[in-house]
Amino acid sequence: MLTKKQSFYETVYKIVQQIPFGKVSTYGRIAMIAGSPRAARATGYALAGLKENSEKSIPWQRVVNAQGKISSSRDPLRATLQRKILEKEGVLFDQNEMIDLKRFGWP
DNA sequence: ATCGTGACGAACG
DNA sequence: CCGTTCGCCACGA
Repeated sequence: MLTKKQSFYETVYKIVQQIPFGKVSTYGRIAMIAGSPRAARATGYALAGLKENSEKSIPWQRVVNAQGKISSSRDPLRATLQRKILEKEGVLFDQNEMIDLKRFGWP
């Protein structure tokens, strides 16, 4: 069948689900895998509307910006939660609240 | 089709 | 080195 071309969002969700435990990825990286290297913003937008129910199936918390830092823009609470979960997964933050992508980055 | 928006990224000064 | 500006793309109205 033809190819029901799934939305860019669906592709993003699929990719995020593939991030293994204890690892993180970046918006730009996901966008590139999704087929649009320049759609980093759109990637973030795709994860912005996730409901708590979806959080259980989509590890949105494992997605950070290219600097290895958390970027939850509108909901600082989300950012705090995100960091907490990542730390629980073994992801280390430096004094600048930054993650070493060389070590925890995926792929 | 056009406009505005947004959990980004890279370039500039 | 730091803060700021511009450009990118996808989506909904």
